[in-house]
Amino acid sequence: MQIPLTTPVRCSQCPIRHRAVCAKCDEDELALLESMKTYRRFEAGDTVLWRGEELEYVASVVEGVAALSKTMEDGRTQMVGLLLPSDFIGRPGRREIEFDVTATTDLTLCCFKRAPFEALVEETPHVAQRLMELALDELDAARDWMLLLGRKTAREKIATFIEMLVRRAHFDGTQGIRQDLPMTRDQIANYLGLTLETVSRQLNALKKEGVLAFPDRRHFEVLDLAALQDATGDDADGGMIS
Amino acid sequence: MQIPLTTPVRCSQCPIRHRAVCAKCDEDELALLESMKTYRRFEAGDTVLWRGEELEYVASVVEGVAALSKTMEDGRTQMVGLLLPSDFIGRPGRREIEFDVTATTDLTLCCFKRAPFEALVEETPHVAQRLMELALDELDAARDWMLLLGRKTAREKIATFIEMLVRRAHFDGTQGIRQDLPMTRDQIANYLGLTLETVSRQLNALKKEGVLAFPDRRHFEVLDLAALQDATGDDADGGMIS
DNA sequence: CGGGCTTTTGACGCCGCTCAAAGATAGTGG
DNA sequence: CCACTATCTTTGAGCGGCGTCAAAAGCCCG
Repeated sequence: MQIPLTTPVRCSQCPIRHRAVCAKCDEDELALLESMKTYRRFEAGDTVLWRGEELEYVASVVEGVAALSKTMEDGRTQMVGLLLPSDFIGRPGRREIEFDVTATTDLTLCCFKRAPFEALVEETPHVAQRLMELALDELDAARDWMLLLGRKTAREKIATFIEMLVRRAHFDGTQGIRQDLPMTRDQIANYLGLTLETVSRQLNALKKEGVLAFPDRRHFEVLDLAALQDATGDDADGGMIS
Repeated sequence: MQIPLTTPVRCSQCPIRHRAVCAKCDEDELALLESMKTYRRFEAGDTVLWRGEELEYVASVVEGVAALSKTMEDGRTQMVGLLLPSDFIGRPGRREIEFDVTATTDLTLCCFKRAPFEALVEETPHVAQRLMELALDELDAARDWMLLLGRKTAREKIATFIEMLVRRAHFDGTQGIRQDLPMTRDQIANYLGLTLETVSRQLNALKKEGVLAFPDRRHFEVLDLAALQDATGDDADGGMIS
């Protein structure tokens, strides 16, 4: 299941150096983290952690995408978080988590043993502060997501999802650029509170309208960004006064 | 309905002393907070803060219930947080919030000016730690809520909501006890991602089945707790091994 | 080329939304 | 104390979006 450890890059050259839990650390603090860390790799589809399992490690996502999801007895599943590079897994003061963590793409984690990391958090306010910022950012994201799940139509959900991918890939405003679609239709459905059939139908509707194109199942292009943003149901200019 | 507090009580006798942002503070820290705080009262229905408004204060809920909600251009509204006594409004490092805060019942807040409070957070790790715990608890609640919004049926949503009220009122296991229903049907609908008609129909269905009773519109009794928990769709015993 | 996946497409039905109107309830002023 | 009004709630009828079920089509990798 788990692929052999790869060798950690040096923190100072880490791609998530300026955004992860270590973002505010000075040289000394970084050296401490450096000595504690190990890398772990997972393949797309692997389960990283099971709900209720005791947390041995906490970790930052270095590369790839991980999903947090909850499942009901009868199998209904809802994703409750999407972790991208620099996002953090685990929380100080809790021995376990109440959702599953799975790799949706190939995934590299920068892991710290939980106990020593928690001790470190107590002593280095820079880490604690950053951890708090990350938690609050996730809370903001969760709230946007709740609006989507509770009130948006299938079409709006899909458009919002695609637009988020575009925005997060930092391709703002660019059109016609081939982009990564890091999940299967089924995973997208579990992300958006839909069925995979509805996801497929809505994506193809946007394709038929000339808004999106799909070079293959794992990539897409935005042909008409304005139409896409229109379809999200969100305020067009993000609340700016026009 | 309770008579809201108008003049601040002493921190040492505060009803939320052991759960709010000040929970971990020692005597000295408490004295500092005591000197900074002012109370504010709102009536049911009042708006406490508008989305985008600059935050002058941060605050703890002392008494009553406040709701965080997001509204789309066409009027669709979704609650994204429910604040009960000891919950915190505002976040360090942000000048504004991106949802409305309204009082769903009469409400008493313990307010701190934002700038001095933020300075305090920097210096007193006890406050920062507690703030973090509160944020992470809210994140957990938001994730449960996302499962509800994305995957549960109307009946399950209603049952989950009522069961949550029962649990939070610390009436575990007791049946037939008159309890407060702190929101209108319309607010419940916005909480659960439903329409008010569906809320009404589902509540009356549970009444017809003898699961609930409604002495008046602002109160309810649980007549059959087992049936209620059955209807939530959640694992009956909370994941315990039986 | 064949087997196992993911995705697409179609037919159909139901849950929850919409629209509409009547029924409670509470608050207000005469 | 009783209209009168505003607000909240209930109830009904009808419809449509999305889920369900089913099957075919496309894609990947041996």
